[in-house]
Amino acid sequence: MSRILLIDDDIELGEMLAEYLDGEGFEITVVHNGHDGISHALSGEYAMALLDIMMPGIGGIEVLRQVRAQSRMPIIMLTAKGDDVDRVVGLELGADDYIPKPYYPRELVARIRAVLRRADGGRTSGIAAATHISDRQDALLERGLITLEPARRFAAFDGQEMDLTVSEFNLLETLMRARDRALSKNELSMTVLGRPREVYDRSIDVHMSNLRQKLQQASGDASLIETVRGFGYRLRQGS
Amino acid sequence: MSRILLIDDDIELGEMLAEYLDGEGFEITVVHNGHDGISHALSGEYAMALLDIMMPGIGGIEVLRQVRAQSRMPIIMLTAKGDDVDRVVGLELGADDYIPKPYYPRELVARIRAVLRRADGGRTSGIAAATHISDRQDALLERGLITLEPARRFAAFDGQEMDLTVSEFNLLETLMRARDRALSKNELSMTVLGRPREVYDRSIDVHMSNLRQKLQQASGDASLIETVRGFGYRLRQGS
DNA sequence: ATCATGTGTAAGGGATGTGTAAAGTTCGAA
DNA sequence: TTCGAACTTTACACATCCCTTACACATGAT
Repeated sequence: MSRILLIDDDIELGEMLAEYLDGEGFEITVVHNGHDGISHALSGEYAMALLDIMMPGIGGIEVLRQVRAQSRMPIIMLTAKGDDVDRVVGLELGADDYIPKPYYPRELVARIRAVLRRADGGRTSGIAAATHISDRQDALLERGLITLEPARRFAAFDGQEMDLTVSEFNLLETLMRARDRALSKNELSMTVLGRPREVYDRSIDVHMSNLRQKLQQASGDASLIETVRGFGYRLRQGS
Repeated sequence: MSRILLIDDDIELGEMLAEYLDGEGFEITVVHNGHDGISHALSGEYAMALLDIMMPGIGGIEVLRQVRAQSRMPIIMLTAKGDDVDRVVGLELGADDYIPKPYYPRELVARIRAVLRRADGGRTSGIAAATHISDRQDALLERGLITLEPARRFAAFDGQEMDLTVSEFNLLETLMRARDRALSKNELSMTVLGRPREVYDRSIDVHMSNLRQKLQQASGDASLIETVRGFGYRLRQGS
């Protein structure tokens, strides 16, 4: 599978992301500063790089410049909120895409796939690939009577549309993709909220509670989502 | 690899573009005025041409006319933001595509590939050509009562022409090409404005607001474009 | 039974997202 | 140079969400 280089000084976030991407079938290497980033990127061992713009020392833009001087490898820039970035510089230097933080890992994966597909020989027209956040396989998710169309951000139970918030939607999508595998709260926080779970963080619990209520309202069934005490949650195997 | 002729008076931009396209595997020659553009284009040495509309001296439209008098080579027009598009009816003279500046380089690459593929004689392999979303060959786009003719930059609702700005047109075109898929603001910013969305960037919202007003004025229906909170927008499934 | 820890969830207020008018800016045209 | 259209930015009202807190209840260990 594709080897990916992640250049980001946020160690905790980097690990989380690496873990998640690993689960998606990518092989991730993380480095935490621009200098290592450049040398790794130019080693030729990676199919592409994810590059944080804001880093102490050699910043992302400078890394991009130096890598581009010798390589056309695909690079996706990660930009944190509040970054004051000269976007044009990034574009001119040939970044392949930009993703604003906090990003939802699903979207990140979709973009990675799009970039890799494009780099693969350009058989597919680029802008279309980039425009398509979701792959064909993502067009429709079904578990039991629950239907999700991530591309449309549409959710329904037995044909009846459910009005979900972003977090609830992401939560349900993540649970459905995991099928009947249990997900830890930490994993859910990373995937759903785009951040690691903190110490007395009850956010996932609260979102889960709200999602359960909406699900029950639509389905009448209160037990679609099971609690795994001391760990997390799991979607009951549909039908 | 394909030899491409770039006709653009902006020297700096031309160099940057040439470099980028070179990295994408194209061989680029740049000329900076219409006169040279015509003679190079007619030399028969290029697979296609990128032609800036706004140039001092012999303008892009005139170049297009003169080249078309003797050649059917593929030509993509580059137009600066704010160009009065009504005067660009010269597209009917046979330009193969139209790309607004500032454009995202990879979008340009995608369109170049699309045009070349088409010019190839349709003996293209596999997936691509016909079905692809970003192929600008569609003379006509229809969703419900909305009609778009990208080549002419013409938009109408139920036969009644709508007067849209470049951004509004691009926005509507992008939404229509996505069918009922939801598009994130970031995606829209890249496709419509040619740049990543910045932190407190409300441009897309404002253009969307304006577009909605014009759409409602023409249709009476305020709900053609749906907001997907925390994500972006989507066109309501047409009839 | 008691305690420590985990979970469900209501509620409040701060944070964030959205719509849109209006002011500011840019840039080509006259 | 001035003018004007289109675009961007700012501002503010309003809607909605989400995080935190708080507390009741559940669970498991001792």
